[in-house]
Amino acid sequence: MIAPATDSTAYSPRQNAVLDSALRLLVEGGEKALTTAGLARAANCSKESLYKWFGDRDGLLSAVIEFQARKVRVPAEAEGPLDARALTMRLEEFARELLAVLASDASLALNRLAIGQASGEGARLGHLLQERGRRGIGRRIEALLEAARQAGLIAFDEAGEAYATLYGLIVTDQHLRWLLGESPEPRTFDIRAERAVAAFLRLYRR
Amino acid sequence: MIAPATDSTAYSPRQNAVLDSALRLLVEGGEKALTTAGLARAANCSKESLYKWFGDRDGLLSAVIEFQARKVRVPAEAEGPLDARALTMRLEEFARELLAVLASDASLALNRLAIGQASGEGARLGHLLQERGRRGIGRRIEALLEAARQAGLIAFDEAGEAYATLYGLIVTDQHLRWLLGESPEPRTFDIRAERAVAAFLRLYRR
DNA sequence: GCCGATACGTACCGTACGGTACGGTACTAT
DNA sequence: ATAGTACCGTACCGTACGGTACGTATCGGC
Repeated sequence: MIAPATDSTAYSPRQNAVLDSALRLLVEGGEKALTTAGLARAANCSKESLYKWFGDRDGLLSAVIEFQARKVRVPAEAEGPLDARALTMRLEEFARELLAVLASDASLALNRLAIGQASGEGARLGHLLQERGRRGIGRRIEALLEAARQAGLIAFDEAGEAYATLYGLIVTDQHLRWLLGESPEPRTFDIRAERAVAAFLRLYRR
Repeated sequence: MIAPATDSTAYSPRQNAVLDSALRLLVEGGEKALTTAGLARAANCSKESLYKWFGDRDGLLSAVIEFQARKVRVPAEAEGPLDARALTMRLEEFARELLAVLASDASLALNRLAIGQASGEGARLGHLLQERGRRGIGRRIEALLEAARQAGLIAFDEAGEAYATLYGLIVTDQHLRWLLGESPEPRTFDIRAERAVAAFLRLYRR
């Protein structure tokens, strides 16, 4: 049964609390740790309620992803005059945020979950995660790049390609290393962000 | 029981055939599809033999990773005089190879396996995959970069950082997207490789 | 021709999970 | 007070998996 991807379904406070427990289990023990019985015990609810609310274990997993995505909504940054210095600072801010998000326990746990699920069965959770997570911040940074181009600060043919380049310079292979179990070192994020933005601007500055 | 990471253990032809079946199962159905009974059926061997050879399901998974890593050994490229044109071509060749490897069924399946395992239990498979897979091609390309620097073609402070930049420019977020279930489009690899190398050289050319 | 070793095929065991059913409880509306 | 609702806790069922044990067959060494 393919769930109709209901965007508007808001969960009750009780259900959100349960999803919070589910996310905690997922972060601490991976997919294997998120069992229906385990979640019922951890959240002090009954298995029957779980199946009533989320229909199915897959529905539960999808709900956890949407639950987290809903929490991450970054506040839209205050717009202001855009000169070279402001652009640099906003790009660096974005880079730091991106690294922090990708390195967070919740993000790593959900990405591991979706990736593990992507084999065999269709990539339902993968698409969901991509759509709910990345698209948001992607749109935001592409808008910033577009504004910078309009202001004559940078030049590119296609915003998507410039964004991909920026992303690659910031993240390199760190995300995969973290997913494979390496521990993030947040102290290094600042310098990574600086270097990546400097390189990006050297490539795209007019 | 922590396996002693025996590098030198070569498997018999029969065992390699079994590992090949295991990899096939893994590629087709993900980790869930690689069951002891299923592998015994697919490879026409007994479960008892599996446990005798690999000790344990974890040992089997490790063996599959090492098995694949042993197959991927890229032939060391023929060295020659290194001028700007040769450097560009070798970097583009590397980029194409890298994209092809990362997009291959086997690589994606094994990375998904190791990533799924990385939660909870220690990142044994992750480390193994990192060590057996990446290190090899990393060392090779860093040697090329070092040679290019000695030849005065490019300039950088640290080879590792230059390599990370090159990697990021080539791969961007494609690898993650593939891991999440997006289908690779090999037709685009050439142009991706060209653009990434062009950007890299614009950043590091003397 | 016999023996030991190796490995196949199958049957088996314990466990853990997804999913369902049922009795009991608090709370609300009428 | 009564009926209805939502939920908890627990017990239960079927299944599938990891791991073990056993009987049988193939094959090389003597």
